[in-house]
Amino acid sequence: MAERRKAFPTTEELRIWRDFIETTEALRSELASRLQSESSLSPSDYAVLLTLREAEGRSLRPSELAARIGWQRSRLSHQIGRMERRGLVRREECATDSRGAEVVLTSDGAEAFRDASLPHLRAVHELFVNPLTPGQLAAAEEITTALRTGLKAPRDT
Amino acid sequence: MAERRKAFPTTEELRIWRDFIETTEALRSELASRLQSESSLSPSDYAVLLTLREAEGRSLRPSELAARIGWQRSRLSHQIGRMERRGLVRREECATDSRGAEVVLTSDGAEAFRDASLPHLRAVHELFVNPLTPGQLAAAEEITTALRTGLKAPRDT
DNA sequence: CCCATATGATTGACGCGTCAACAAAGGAAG
DNA sequence: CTTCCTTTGTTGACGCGTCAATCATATGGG
Repeated sequence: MAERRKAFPTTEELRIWRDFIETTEALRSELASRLQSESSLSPSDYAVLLTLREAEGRSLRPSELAARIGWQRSRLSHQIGRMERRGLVRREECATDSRGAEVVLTSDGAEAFRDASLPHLRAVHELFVNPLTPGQLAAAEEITTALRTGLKAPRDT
Repeated sequence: MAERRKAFPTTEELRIWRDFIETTEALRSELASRLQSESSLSPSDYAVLLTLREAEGRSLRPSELAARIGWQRSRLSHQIGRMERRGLVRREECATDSRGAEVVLTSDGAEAFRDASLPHLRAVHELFVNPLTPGQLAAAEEITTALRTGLKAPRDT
């Protein structure tokens, strides 16, 4: 007689799930709020600036930028629009492909990133690294891996 | 000589952090997407319906509802507005306090919740409970607790 | 060369969340 | 009763994200 696969969480598992998701959510939100108040950047702004800063010539094609951050092009386009209005970034035409564009980091953008960087790292340390024991940190890594695997498999059952 | 407290994450810790936050984010987003496609409800809709369903008389004052879910009143107000337009919920005047209102679950709302419930639980099981070993699940709970403690303390150091 | 289609990028509509401002009513103190 | 403060709830503006539609340019097949 084959073992029947369980399909639903128990009450206990459900409680753990809710606590887990609410806590990570609160963590994200606290990080975002600190980043915002310390440097007027959103996490999305930060991700874009970070990626551009590490790119050849401090500029990238939108598609490439989106791919590196793991966003859809549409999301990036909106984001760049907002950042351009604030002068963090500039759009230029692409020489080799007339459809294309080039997103360039401005000096204001680079400066904003520099200012945000240390406070941001400090916050990560204070809110994530510090509260966890080394063992818990390692466990967090394992859990991440396991969950990612579960996400990649759009499996039935 | 007192030990100097570390202030910043190492490269390794930073990598774990990024993986962790990205994965939980992807998890949230996948859950939301399934809920949406299976029942046309957002996680926020679901939370409101769930809370109302368990409430005395299937209705609550907005403040109380917001408190139970852990939201700000403003957020709830917007949410209720959208849900009211879709007929999931109804606003009534409050008898005992003329400032106040009462949010009432409609039968459409109750039905939508019933339809969403099982698929949602199945998704939680498939994406969270199933990929983790029992030990990892327990570890997740510990980590949640530790992180929550870190969040509650707006401490220096 | 010409058409079909693929690719790069943007746009608009809409849901979601935060913040700050506000209106309206309750309640306590004089 | 009047004044002041609190509580309840809503609103508007704006950033953020997704989805579907759109447009222009590349590109490969005839």
